[in-house]
Amino acid sequence: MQKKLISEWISVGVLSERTGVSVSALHFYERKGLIKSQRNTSNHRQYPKHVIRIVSLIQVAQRTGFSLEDILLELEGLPNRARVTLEDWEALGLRWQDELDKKITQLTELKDMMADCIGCGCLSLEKCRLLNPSDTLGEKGAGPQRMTE
Amino acid sequence: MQKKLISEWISVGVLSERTGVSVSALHFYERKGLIKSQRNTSNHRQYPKHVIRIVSLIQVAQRTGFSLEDILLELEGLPNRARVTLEDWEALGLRWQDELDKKITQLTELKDMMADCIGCGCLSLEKCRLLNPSDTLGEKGAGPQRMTE
DNA sequence: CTGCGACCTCAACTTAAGTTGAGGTCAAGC
DNA sequence: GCTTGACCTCAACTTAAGTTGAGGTCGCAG
Repeated sequence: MQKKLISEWISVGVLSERTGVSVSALHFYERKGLIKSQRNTSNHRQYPKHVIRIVSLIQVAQRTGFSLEDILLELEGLPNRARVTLEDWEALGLRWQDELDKKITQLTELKDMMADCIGCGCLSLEKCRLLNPSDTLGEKGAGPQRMTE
Repeated sequence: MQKKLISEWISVGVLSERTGVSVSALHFYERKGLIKSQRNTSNHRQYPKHVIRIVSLIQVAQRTGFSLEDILLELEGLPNRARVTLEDWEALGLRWQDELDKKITQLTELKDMMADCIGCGCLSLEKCRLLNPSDTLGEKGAGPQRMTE
């Protein structure tokens, strides 16, 4: 293995500048295990340049709605995190597109339901689909279940 | 404790049961000013029945992505919160549909960008649309932005 | 030598939307 | 008269994704 040249490494300030992510957030990502660094003799973090791409992946994933925890799992699934290949990127992209599709579908359904409901005042009725989303929308917590008035 | 005389009023437990919202959340909503109650002689909360509808409105609004703060503003805008009319409901519904439309558009754009990017590996490039969403997507604060030193 | 700027650590704070728990009251049922 | 269940208050805790601030180190320029 060839030893990497100095120019392969960048400081946290440069990483921040290149990615648009604040230094404190980068520290935070590192604490969470999303990125890794080495230290130089002054105890300053040194990142291999490919970390720019990882941070960029994180940004995109966050925008599609993934939590950092999700993203960590994705990253851990990469065969070689040091070299994110075109295939890796494609696979992630497709997974994320799926996720986006789901979200879009959910919102569209919600909107359609709202259209059904507008004007009928059914908000007060037991059978309103908006108020009894049961299986169509798997929103996390305790949704309304019953509406008798 | 519940007198027939005032069948218009319901306890917090009943409100919770009817809406599927936990008692603690209902207390919370009340602290936030989203709903209001009277107290009986035992200092128990009593809600007029129409509060069921308000709580339902809150649920739907939350599912379309509004924060409680937003919702409070909407509710304060109602001419008479004690009687949410068909017109009120229509107006809210249309506003919420707009909001949903915006969200759907944003997600769709993001997905299209991702389609453009998949396979080109441009994630590593400075000019990638995904990484520089600037004006196309107005995500709240999380997107990459230039931090000029 | 002094100052500056980039970096370091660690702890505490932030926001949203609640939840959890301790300790207390009240009315009803047995 | 005691227990039970529904309710009360208030404070502290939770999660996510960081931010902010205090206090400290390092190395280079003047």
